Order: sequence, then C-alpha cells, then structure tokens
Amino acid sequence: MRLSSMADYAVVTMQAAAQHCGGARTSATQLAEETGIPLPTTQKLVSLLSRGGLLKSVRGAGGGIQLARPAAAISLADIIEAVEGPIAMTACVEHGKQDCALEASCQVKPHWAIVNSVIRDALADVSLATLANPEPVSAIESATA
Amino acid sequence: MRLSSMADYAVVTMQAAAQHCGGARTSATQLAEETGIPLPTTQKLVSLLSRGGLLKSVRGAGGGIQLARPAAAISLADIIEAVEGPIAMTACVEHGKQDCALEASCQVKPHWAIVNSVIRDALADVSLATLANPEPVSAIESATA
DNA sequence: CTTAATCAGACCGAATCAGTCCGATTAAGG
DNA sequence: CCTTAATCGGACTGATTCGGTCTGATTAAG
Repeated sequence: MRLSSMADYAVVTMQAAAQHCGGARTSATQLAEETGIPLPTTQKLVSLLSRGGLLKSVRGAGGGIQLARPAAAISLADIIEAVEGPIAMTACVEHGKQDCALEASCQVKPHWAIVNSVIRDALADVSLATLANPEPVSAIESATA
Repeated sequence: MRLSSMADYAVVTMQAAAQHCGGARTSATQLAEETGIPLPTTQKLVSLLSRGGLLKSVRGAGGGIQLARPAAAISLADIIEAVEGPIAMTACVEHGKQDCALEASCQVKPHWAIVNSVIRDALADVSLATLANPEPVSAIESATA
C-alpha cells in the first residue's frame, strides 16, 4: 500500500520538468540538481518516463528532454504506471494474470475491481498542472469530506 | 502501488471469519481450509489481526477466534492497517517521519496528503458486510463514474 | 573526423516480504 | 490434581523485488 520510491521521485522529477517546459529542453543533470535526487537515479527515471511516452528525449551533445504532452494532459496515474507498471492493488485485478488459486471461491474479487477503479481515478484526476498549483484544490476535494 | 499478499490474504480470511461469526468461535485451521491459504500463513494473519484488535482469540483446547466487532464496523482500511501498518503512499505523509531531504522545496507534498486521504476513505467505505454481498454496490460507486 | 555530452540498458547490493517452524498458553478430560 | 491435546503467539530462514550505481551506445557540434 505504499508507493515505491522510484514512483515518488518520478513525480517530483516530472513536476520539475514541467516548470522547464515553456523554455525548451532540459537535461537530466539539471533536473537532478533542482530536485536533489541523485543523478544516476534521475537518469533511470528519465529512461523509464521516456519509454512510457511521457518525456521526449533528444540524444547527443546539446540534446535534452522535454514533456511529450502538455502538463495538463499528464496525470499521476500516468507517471506511476510508467514507473511501476499497471495500477493493480491485487493480482486478480490485472487482466490475464490468474495466479490466485482462490479465484473460484473468492467473494472479494469483484469488490477489488471497484476499489481499484476508485483509486486509479483519484490518481488520474491529479495532473502536472494541478501539482504546479501550491494550493491543492480540485474535483477530488469533495471526496475527502 | 500494489497491496502486499499478506494484506490480500487477510481480507479473504476476515471475510471467511465473518461468515462464521453468527455461529461462534472458529479456528485458524478451519479458515485455512475454507480459504485455501496455507495454515502457517493463516496463523500469522490471525496473530496480526488479533494484535490489531480486529479478531478476538481464545487460547487452549476448544478455543478459537471470532470477530472483535460487528462486520459492518470493520473496513478494508482497518484490515490493511492491521497487516501493513498505517496507510501512507509516500514517506512524507506519515506524521513524524521526515526522511525526505527534498521536503523543503517539495511542491508535491501537500497534494499527496489529499490523494492519500481519498484513497484511505475509499478503503474505509468498504466493510466486511459489504464484502459479504456478492453484488458490489455502495456509496463509492458514484466516484467510479 | 574528433570530441564531448547525452540517453539507454545492464549489473550488483540491500532491504523487505512471503512462508515455515517451534515454543508458550490454556481448557478439557481422566 | 495431573495429564493431555489443541490452540495462539513470536522467532527464524529463504527468496523475490527494489533501490542504486556503473558502464556502454548514440548523436550533434566543432
């Protein structure tokens, strides 16, 4: 039930990259300095995020990285899935994976699907544009009451 | 972002125990047979759940276990916290833990608190009584739309 | 063509987790 | 009152995954 450190760092890195989006390309080195995350780790994150289609990288001298989409179109769910894989709290939620031998008599499985959707939607409702706003307000706030 | 197997098994075990609540005491052995979870693992879960105040255990011959509270008063959040500890997606959400060196300049932290609350509430809205119902319907369904 | 700077993938150590086993405790039966 | 049996409780071991680091491949500029 805890997010991996990599996913946590990825969110911070993406938020830092979003602030450089208007300028142009940024480098992993610069993001590492700004965030305080070790450079090798930042490089690994950039690799994962690029593979996930969230960052656009340009190799070679003078190259760099930039957001592949507008900040408003990138959500926490996208970032987490790029680093950790599909958001699935239990093994039975993932399609195609039927490792659970209890599946036949499991009464809990349909409920996990609902809970998983709620959590994923909550993460999808938070975009990079929202993270840039220091005052956290959004549609999800109503659910916290 | 994935639930531990122990927590997953704990939910199944509690659901099985809830169906025996009306009768009286059940044993870990019986729950292991019904759920298909290995007996030693079930014993470990019973220990954790008892320590968390969700199960009431009676030792000795003829002893057993039973729900410490009505099924409607036990939620998924209770079970998960009993097995995994406090629900905190990131280290900075947990009170008192300030291992994150980025905390000073971290723009993301306040947003995590909101997201964490949403997720915890979603888990708290699902009780054992809800799990006993094969047709999943509840207040959280509106959030899935 | 050489050089330099960047991303991308592969490797290793550490921590956590799942699982199992054995001991402490307690009620029932003789 | 003692023995027996059945249960929960905590401690240990092996394995998997995760976090972190390092080195190599690629590319544009000089």
